[in-house]
Amino acid sequence: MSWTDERIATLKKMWEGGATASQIADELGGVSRNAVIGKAHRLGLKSRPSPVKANEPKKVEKKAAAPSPAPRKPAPRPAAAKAPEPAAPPAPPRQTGGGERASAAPSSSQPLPNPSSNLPKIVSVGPGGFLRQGPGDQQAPIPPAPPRRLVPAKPSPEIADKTSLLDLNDKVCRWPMGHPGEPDFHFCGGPVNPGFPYCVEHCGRAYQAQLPRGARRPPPPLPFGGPRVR
DNA sequence: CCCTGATTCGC
DNA sequence: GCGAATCAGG
Repeated sequence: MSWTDERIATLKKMWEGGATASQIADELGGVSRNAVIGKAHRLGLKSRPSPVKANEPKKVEKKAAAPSPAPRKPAPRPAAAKAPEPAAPPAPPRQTGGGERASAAPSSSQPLPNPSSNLPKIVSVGPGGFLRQGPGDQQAPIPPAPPRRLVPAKPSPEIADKTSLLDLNDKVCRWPMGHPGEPDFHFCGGPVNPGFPYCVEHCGRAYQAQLPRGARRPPPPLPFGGPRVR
């Protein structure tokens, strides 16, 4: 398989949309996950929440420079000496202690830390850059977090009258209709709910009310991965 | 072990 | 330019 214009466009869209390399490779077909990553890098796209990056540039060096320079092997792989970044602001310590039982005491009577403070109580920053808040601070008026990954997919020339992958822009609903790879796969294409990537109807699907832990609704219909949703 | 992305390097 | 092999972290 070669990297045609369309395949590259799909790769870009999906990569930027947050799809994993595996998913992209799967959709493109005929290429491996590594191929996708390699291509993505060659295209200049990169970064994105990668699991292997939590390492802070620290003086960590292993002196094993000894005797066996095996031919096909650990060539010195100094993982990309990045420009010395200023130490990232450490997230404030979380209160929840691991597997701690919530203690049967119903009247926890634990006063919330200074309600008078109007600080947003940001606890940490999620992978997408959105802010997480403490469990008691759910007054957030608008739901920022996307449901899962936005995974646009393969363009199909046969559906010119439908909204194809390449037709996506900020004004049309990006909700996928059908499954990638199917001949009639397309996107909703309706007018977006301003400020959201989906139309009003699909916003209703994408953004579920955040219920308290324990009383959560298990299977929200998702654009990809789940059972067919049309 | 599974997953992830990053990097290297022979082709 | 391509991608398997490998690395490294979750």
